[in-house]
Amino acid sequence: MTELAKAYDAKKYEDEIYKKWEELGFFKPEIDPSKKPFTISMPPPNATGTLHLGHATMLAIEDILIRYKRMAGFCALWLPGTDHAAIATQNKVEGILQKEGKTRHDLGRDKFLEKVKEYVANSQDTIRNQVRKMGSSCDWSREAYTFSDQLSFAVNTVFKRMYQDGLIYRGHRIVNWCPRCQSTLADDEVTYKETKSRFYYIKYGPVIIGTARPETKFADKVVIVHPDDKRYKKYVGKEMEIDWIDGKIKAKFVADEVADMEMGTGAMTITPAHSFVDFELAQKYGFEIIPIIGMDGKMLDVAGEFAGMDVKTCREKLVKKMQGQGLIDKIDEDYVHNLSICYRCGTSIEPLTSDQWFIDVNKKFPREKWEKKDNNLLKDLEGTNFSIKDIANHVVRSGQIKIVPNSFDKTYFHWMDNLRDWCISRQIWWGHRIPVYYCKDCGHIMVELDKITVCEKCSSVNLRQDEDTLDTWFSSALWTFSTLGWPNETEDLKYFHPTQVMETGYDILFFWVARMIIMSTYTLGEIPFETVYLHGLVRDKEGRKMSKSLGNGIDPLDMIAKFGADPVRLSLVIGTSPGNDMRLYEEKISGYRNFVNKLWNAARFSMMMIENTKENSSDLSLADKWIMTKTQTLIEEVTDFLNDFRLSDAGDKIYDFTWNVFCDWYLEISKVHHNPAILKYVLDVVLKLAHPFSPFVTEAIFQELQFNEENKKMLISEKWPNIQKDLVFEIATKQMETIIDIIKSIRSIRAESKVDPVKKIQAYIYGKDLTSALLAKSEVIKRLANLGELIIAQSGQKIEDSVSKFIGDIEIYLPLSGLVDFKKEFERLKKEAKRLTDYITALQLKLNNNNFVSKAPEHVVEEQRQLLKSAKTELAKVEEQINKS
RNA sequence: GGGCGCUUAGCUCAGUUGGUAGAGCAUCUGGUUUACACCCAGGAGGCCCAAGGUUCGAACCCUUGAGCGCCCACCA
Repeated sequence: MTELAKAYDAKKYEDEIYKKWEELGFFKPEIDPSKKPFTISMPPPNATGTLHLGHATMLAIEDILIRYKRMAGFCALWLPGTDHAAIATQNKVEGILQKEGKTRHDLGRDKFLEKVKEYVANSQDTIRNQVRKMGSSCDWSREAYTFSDQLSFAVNTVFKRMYQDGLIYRGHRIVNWCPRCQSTLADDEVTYKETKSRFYYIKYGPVIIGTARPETKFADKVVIVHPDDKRYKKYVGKEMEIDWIDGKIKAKFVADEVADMEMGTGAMTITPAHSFVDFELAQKYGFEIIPIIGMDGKMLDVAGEFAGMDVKTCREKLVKKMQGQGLIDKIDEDYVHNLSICYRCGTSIEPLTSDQWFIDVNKKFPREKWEKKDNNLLKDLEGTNFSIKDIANHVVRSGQIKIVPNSFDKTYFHWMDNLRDWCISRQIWWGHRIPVYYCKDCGHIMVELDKITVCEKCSSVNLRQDEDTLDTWFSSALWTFSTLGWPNETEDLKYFHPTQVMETGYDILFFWVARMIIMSTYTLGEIPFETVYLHGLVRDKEGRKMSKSLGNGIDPLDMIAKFGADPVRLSLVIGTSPGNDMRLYEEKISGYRNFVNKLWNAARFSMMMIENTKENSSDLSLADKWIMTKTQTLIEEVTDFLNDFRLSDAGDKIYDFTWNVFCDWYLEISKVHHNPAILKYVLDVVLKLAHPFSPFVTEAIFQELQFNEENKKMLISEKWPNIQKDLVFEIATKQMETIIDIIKSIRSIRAESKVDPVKKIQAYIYGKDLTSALLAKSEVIKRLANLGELIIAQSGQKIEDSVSKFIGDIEIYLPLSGLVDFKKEFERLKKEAKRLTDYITALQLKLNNNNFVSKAPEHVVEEQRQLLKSAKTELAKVEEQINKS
């Protein structure tokens, strides 16, 4: 006799089971040409982070997909890894140094990098174990790291190729500069914060200009006004001498439509070195571009007496000076605008010009360039020349890549359409060093895959490698193929790429997903993945973002320790839908803990019955046929939902079936009469279907279910259930469902009539066509409805002094004389009659409507007719009963 | 300013080709029944944001509006 604990204890099983799966190699697919591959590249967590709910969600969803496909016969690869997360990691280590009163410059580049490496190695271990805790069935033997030698080589290879194609260029341009990180940022790495500040109206010769940043204005020499602005028409095209901060300067007036007549005074001076719009204007008209603020965030020499001050101090002092000069017209105190800030550290961004590396997103290449191998990347695409942007757009537009939910298509297109050249150089140390070498002697520039020491042109050894590193997204953009061995033509790459699903949060659609599409189509001529599944953000019960400062964060690892990994997974998947934020709270997790326990007990109970029964009956009872049929429906629904990426619906179905069908009915019925073969079959199916969602408890049960067999199989590698048409019994199912209705009715009457729950009462059922089925199940009905005596007949007399209920033409009487207040019963009947009358009226109205009968589909009309017929029968019975009272 | 999403039971959410509104939690009543109190049985609870329109029929489709949230652009 198997002795299992009354409650499932996750701690007792999880680690052990995970270890077994891993050691036995279930996570590691062998390439098999006869099988279809199913690949997911795991979005690499930052190498320095710890697991948060976003990761937990990602892991839960991906593991469900992978486990399902693995069981369904695919060669399933889930490739894990970590990201070196350039700026984020460097910031973290700098923070640690800061506590010791040091900066990275105190250590120097090499020593600092050693320190970061050490730190990363430690954190990677943490992350790996946390990923395991979630039950992730990923292939650790293929684990990757964005900064490994192999991936770095891939990075250099792509860089070189893009450089040779003229896609990567170095340019002196205006960029987003974070003075704290001491680095550039890509456009989408800048976020905005609504801020209230002062707005200064300053006298500039004959006009008044408005600005929130007077400290940038030292060298402004051009006034822009709108061509239609009557106020300033007289000045346009003129040059005049005006009094400015450090004496007289010459200012030019130019008309351009960018000037907004409504904004401020309608006149503006421009600062090309520190504003994107102004920079473009300066290029358009060929104005001088004079830097005012340095990369350290301090004022340059052009600021005269203010040189060397930080921006804030300068502003205060400058405004005082200008007030003294009478240059300040007025100051608006409540100016609200969006301040651009660094998404990593929150420091306000300083746009400034500098030499940087860019990817040209608009350079066009001829068709032949894109048509590689046997790809149909360009399918249905007209035209002769395409940029990386065009192709990235096309693969989504043409449906080669599908985004779930598709409402994000528009967002994607909009972003792609407006994409400007991508600044890829960063001035931090932690990251892939740009593989460009300059010869100090002859000035020759070389882009090399491996480190070089000699100039290829003049043989000088006086070389200097570019100091900058690459944007972290450059390397992660290669993730789907660099992790499979590219640029080597590996078997993995050939077999597993393109991958099938990219699953990640919608918040990195641009940062990452879009860039992967760009890089994969450019480099391989292949899409990186077929489907993008975007999950939402996890919020607290009030819908707030979880954050340390609010203290409302839930640590997935705490929850796993408390409830187990299965409940955490279930609560992150069920009740959520792709692209939509979800709310998580402990009660929800504990609810799924209860479910896991329910499943455990259902198995425990089933096993007792299976074990204690020697003979196997080949006869199928009504209940057996019913549960078999319901099981087939379940298989079909769950499979369809999973194929459709509707994980929540799939999980919900499993939950509902397990609890409300299998446990509440079939197991209860089994207490009267049980069929071990059927019990085993249904339990088996449930375990398999539930396994992707709650892998641990299902595997634990599956092991126990094999009792003392040698060479136990593991659920993880079992075959996904198929529907068996010969196990569908429609008539029996209908009959069983009516019997369930009858039992429910009796229970309901008992409760409403306040009959002592332990009292075994008597019942009459006139079953009409269902009579023989009822007779077969009479013991079941007696038990589940708690009846002492049950009289079943085809039809018969009304029973005096009884409470009655009618289901279609079936009549139920409970002789409760002395136990029930018949006045109340009379009221109940009246109410019932009213409900039925209203219902019948509504149905008749509908059926008398010629439009309905002629226009609605036949099956709908027929359905309504049946409903009417059965309601009428019931009403007649109810009314008869009322008349008798 | 441009775009997207949400608004359904007290709470969190389903409701996919338009056909008498659903689940979980919470709540109420009752319960030591051959698994499970992390349980069982039963009940109550909804002008499906508002107003129009299409339709025989609308939570669902269309228009407008309100409230909430998000993304993008930009404010010199």
